[in-house]
Amino acid sequence: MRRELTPRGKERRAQILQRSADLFAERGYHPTSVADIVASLGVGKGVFYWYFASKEELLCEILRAGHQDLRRRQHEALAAETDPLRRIELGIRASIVWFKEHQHYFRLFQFAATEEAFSPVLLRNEQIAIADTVRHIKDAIVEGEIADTDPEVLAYAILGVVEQITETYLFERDEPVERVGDAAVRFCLRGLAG
Amino acid sequence: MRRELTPRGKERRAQILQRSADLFAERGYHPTSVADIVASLGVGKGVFYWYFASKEELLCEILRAGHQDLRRRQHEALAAETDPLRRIELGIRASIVWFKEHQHYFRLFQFAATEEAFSPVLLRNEQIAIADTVRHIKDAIVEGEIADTDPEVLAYAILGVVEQITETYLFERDEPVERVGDAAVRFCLRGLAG
DNA sequence: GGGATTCTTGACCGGTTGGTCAAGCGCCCG
DNA sequence: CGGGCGCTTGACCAACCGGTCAAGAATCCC
Repeated sequence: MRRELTPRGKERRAQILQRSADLFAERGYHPTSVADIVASLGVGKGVFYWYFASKEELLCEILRAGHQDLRRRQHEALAAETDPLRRIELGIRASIVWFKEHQHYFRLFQFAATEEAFSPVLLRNEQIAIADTVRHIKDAIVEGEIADTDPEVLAYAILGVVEQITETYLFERDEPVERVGDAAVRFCLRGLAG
Repeated sequence: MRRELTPRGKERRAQILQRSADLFAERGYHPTSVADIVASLGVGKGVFYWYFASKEELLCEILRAGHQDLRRRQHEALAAETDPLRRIELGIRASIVWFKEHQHYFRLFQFAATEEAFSPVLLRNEQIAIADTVRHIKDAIVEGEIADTDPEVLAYAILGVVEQITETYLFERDEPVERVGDAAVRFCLRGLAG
């Protein structure tokens, strides 16, 4: 494995990252072998191990990169809004839109949570997401928009609703993102209100 | 594999089922080999394939049996209650208590959702759970306890909250079941109320 | 051109996997 | 006592796994 990469090398690396994420999401991490990955790219096995130290490290990186991109999108979406409750709503909607465009990450996150080797990465991702939400909830409490309850519990509850609603209505039933967003937001804002 | 089993056979079968669930939950499905399972029981490999057609079928059966048991507990818990909203609350609390006692099933359900071979079984489990909840929500709407919203969306939202809160507060932080139940119920009942 | 560097190849390795099966054990019934 | 059946054994198998590496191609810089 190499550290410093030329522009061409970076592209290859991104290529592997992308294709692996697709294959992992489609068939699962374990059932997808390194041989499958390189075969689907039409390259030799050595290419994989030139850019990644191991299959395990690859998935960790996919998880980190995915979450980072999701978070970037959330920030973009609510940058212009100042009202805390509206910021929460925009964050929820942005997440659902992102998941629609990156469906494979959803399954991957789910799987990673079940294996010890990956749960640390995932836990860190989750804690960042929760901290973001908690900040908005605290702001909303200060402004008197919602009752003074433990913000962290509320943040986790919101996460749960968004994940479940996304899974069912966006992925299984392929409903339009906006309607899925409406459903999640409605339940969550009611749950927050006192 | 045998169909009709003697009492002694049934016991063996249950033994394998139990031990496998433990091992799967601890190390993951794929990393746990059939050899590991039989070794931990101190028996030969043939025993496994006498009672189960394959490793895959074994997990399917674990998933079905687990959900069946959870559902039985839910029914027991709310049998005496007639008020729809209270029935929902008791169902939520019973689920959390069950998951505390059967923590390994939680991880197993999570993993199974990520692999195509098992998602059908899991989807069926989920649909049964949703149907149960929907029934109570409809009753509550009829009695005017909650606003007339799509009951299915509400049911999925509740499922999401319960799963996420259970995962975080019951498993990761080991808080007392009652407090975990309180948190989940409070958010859900607010989310339902209009 | 030519040498160094970056990247690619694919045969190969030790180890593991899910699954098979001929053989044998021991309990039960006639 | 003996034969049959439910159950158990564990060596064995082909397939596959993640990972290595010596050899070579492509690219770049002098």
